[in-house]
Amino acid sequence: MAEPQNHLYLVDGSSYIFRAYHRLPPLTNRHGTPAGAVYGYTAMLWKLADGLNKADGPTHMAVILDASSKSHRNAMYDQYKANRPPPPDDLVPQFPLIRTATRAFSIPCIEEEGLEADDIIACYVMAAKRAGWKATIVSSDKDLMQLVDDEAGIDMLDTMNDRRIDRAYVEGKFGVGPEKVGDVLALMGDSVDNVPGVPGVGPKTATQLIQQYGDLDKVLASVGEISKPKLKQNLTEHADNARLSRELVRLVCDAPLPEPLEDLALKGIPPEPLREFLEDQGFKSLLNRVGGSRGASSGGNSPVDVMASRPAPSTPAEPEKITVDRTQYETVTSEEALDRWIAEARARGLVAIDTETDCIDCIIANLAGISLATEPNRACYIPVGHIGQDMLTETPVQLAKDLVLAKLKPLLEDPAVLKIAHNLKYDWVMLAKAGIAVAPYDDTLVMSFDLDAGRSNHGLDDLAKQHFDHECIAFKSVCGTGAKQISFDKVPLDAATEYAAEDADICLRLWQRLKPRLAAEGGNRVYEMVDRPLVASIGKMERRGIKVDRDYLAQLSGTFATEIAALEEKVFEAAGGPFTIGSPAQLGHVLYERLGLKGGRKGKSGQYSTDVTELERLAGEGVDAARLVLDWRQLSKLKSTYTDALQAQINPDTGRVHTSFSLSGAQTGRLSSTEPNLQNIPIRTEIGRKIRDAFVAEPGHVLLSADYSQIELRLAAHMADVPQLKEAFRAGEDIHAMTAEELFGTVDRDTRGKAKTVNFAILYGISSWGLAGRLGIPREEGKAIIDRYFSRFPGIRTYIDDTLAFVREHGFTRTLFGRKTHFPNIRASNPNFRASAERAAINAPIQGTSADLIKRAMNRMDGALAEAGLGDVRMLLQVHDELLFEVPQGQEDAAAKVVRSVMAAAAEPALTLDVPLDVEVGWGAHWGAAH
DNA sequence: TCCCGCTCGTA
DNA sequence: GTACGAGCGGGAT
Repeated sequence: MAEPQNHLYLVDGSSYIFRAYHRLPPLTNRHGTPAGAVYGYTAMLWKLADGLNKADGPTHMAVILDASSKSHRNAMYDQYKANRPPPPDDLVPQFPLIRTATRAFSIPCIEEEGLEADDIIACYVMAAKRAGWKATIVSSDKDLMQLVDDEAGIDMLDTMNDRRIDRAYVEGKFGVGPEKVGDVLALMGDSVDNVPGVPGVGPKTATQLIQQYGDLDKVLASVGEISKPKLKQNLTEHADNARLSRELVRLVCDAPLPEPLEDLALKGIPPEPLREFLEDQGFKSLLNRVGGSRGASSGGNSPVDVMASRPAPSTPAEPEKITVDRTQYETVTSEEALDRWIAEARARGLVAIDTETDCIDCIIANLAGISLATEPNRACYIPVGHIGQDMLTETPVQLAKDLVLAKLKPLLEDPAVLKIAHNLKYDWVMLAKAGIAVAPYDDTLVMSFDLDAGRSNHGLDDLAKQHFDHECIAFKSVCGTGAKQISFDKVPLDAATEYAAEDADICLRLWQRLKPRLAAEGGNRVYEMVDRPLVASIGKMERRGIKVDRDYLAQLSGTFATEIAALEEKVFEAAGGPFTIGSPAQLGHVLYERLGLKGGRKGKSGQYSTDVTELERLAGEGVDAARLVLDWRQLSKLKSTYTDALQAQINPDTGRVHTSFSLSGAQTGRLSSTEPNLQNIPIRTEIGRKIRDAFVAEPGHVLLSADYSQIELRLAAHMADVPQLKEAFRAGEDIHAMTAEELFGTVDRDTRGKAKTVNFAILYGISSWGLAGRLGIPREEGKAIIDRYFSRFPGIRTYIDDTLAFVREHGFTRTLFGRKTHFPNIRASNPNFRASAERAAINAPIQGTSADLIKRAMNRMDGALAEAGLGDVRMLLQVHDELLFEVPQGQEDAAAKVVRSVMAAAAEPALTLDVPLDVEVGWGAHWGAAH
């Protein structure tokens, strides 16, 4: 998976506004303040930021301003810029507005005392070069042309005439390449900046001299060869001035960056601050582009169309009015019709698809048909696997499945045709089974998740309702429900066409609406760099499945059953009679009423709590029944949820268990796993760990497990910028021991355990009450520990404060890769809801960044393994911070090396972390032995 | 037959 | 205190 190259745009704000002032009419804003230059500047920024995600558009952006009139150049030459006239009166009030405008776009505005804008720009260009990024300087300043470098992808953009300035342009202007521009400028001098240069030497002569002799020093050294007497004299007399000029025009490029490169990531333009600014200034024409009610799909791809529909943070957009005409849908049952649809998709360059099957589980499902949509209301359904509803109904006439798939394959794999689906992973797996590798693709479910996690459901029907106020035909209404439910292959073709074609139709319209929002709302980075490629990565994993030893599980089930029965007897004996142990209501009654035990805690529903903490307490007080119930619960849980359920999940064809990973299952960006959930296989207790031993490798293979060590704490150290924690991770120290030392001044079993709890509490959005409860200490002590933590690691407090301030203002958080999670409850009036949202918001950037990282590793894994000649190593499962592989015996070491390096480098090159990512690798015949 | 709350397995 | 999914009991339907 090739990483899209970062592209930094550096806007030379000061020089822009001078030029805009002179070239644009003298407008005033709503307050009567001159604002012509600001208006031009605003329009320009808009245009630039709109280029996000377009070819050669910015991924990172900053506006650079001159902070001070003095720089190191004044120390070299006191006359530097000395005869520059003061800015015109009606330009002066516009300077601060430039900063306001930049902030309105949520673009970083960088200025540094003692450094001129040109120098700051040079520093960033060099840093971008070192990082392998491209950079574009938005300016036409000739001094900056020294930085142009075609090979490194460094160019300039003059937005006044939309001209790219590259090496060829520089050569055209100066007659020499960028590396010699400084020498030419030194000879020429500059009257505006008061760079002296050499009298009598203008651009022509300067160029000629540098072309002839190579550089300024050589010109001055060869002055004897110069034939023109006046020129010779001037060069001789003003040699020192020339050398001074050379230094004056030399750009400083090694100063520390005021803001790290990564912080300049362009994440789209949050609409609200911009709207406020435009309203305040009374920039009506720009405001109309934001404030109109045009939907995103009404032609415009600019962020403004989208911003229009997003009136406030965390407020879902107004639905767009659409008309769905299902009568236009076509049932395709002839080759001619199929060919026509394929040609149409080709002509459009994109097609929405949806596969219909006889079963919700795509691993075992059979294809019933495929729907296509090329335009709103222009959709078809191609049945290929329909059968009669019962023995009395005949199988409908339809094209042969193989023929349809053979004809669709070139289209679905055509690099020039974008395939769009909702929950493409399902269709991807279905089609992969037919030997079709769908590409390129977009997934509207993933798009919706990347835009609206935390504030929307992402089902197609939900989204149709939300975005279009349209009710899709319910699956229930075509297939029925419950015992009378039929599979889709039994649905009559007319009803099937309406249902299936509508899904493709709605999916296409949804894509039209969501696609521009990704760019406008900063979703494209995470979508393109993390989640979109993951669809295929996960699809492959799901198809592989993992081998499970059925006989072993059956044996375990038997053992558990015997032990459960024995425990049941003992419980009844202790309780003085039989009851349903699995019923918390009955258990509570038995313990606190029949046995008359004290201290029963009741929950919201007025029912006694019988959870593990309560039963542990009773057991500690010597209540046999409580201890016995705990043992009974453990075994029942293991048997019903794991040993029994897992056997039933083994696919008869493959002998393996194929989980389904949900890409939109967790609001933080984590995956979730269902049917079965393979992300909660026991490991903590010895007896539970036996379940893990049931997950085995094929003969001749081993299972290899690689997991990130302490990844969330490492990310917290990086994100909150905690020097001690970062240093400890770099040094490979025991992080909890180090925390214990900081918090309690001593390290032993007890303090280290407490410190560990505190460290986790931090990640979960700490509260004194919660920490006290967990540590079993009074609330005040919990608070004291937290206060101490914050005073030892002030970065943590700042991180929490900043995160909360951001989420309160914007309604969402972001991970380091830009993933948004929305928190509508952050402003809830109910304090419990609000506090809960706050804790989740503190956790989301950390948990989410961790999820982004492992997803990036997964996307790169197969390629890296193949490149290392390890094409038979198969990635099977992801468990949040762990990846599990099936490895041919003999390739363990080589595989471990590749896996470790891909995981450790998952942040790069988009991001450089201040902490190393440690990966622990182990392998064995079964999962339990791989840790 | 469906849905909710409880409990408990994981990171 | 974060993030999930599954099985069970039990009441509503």
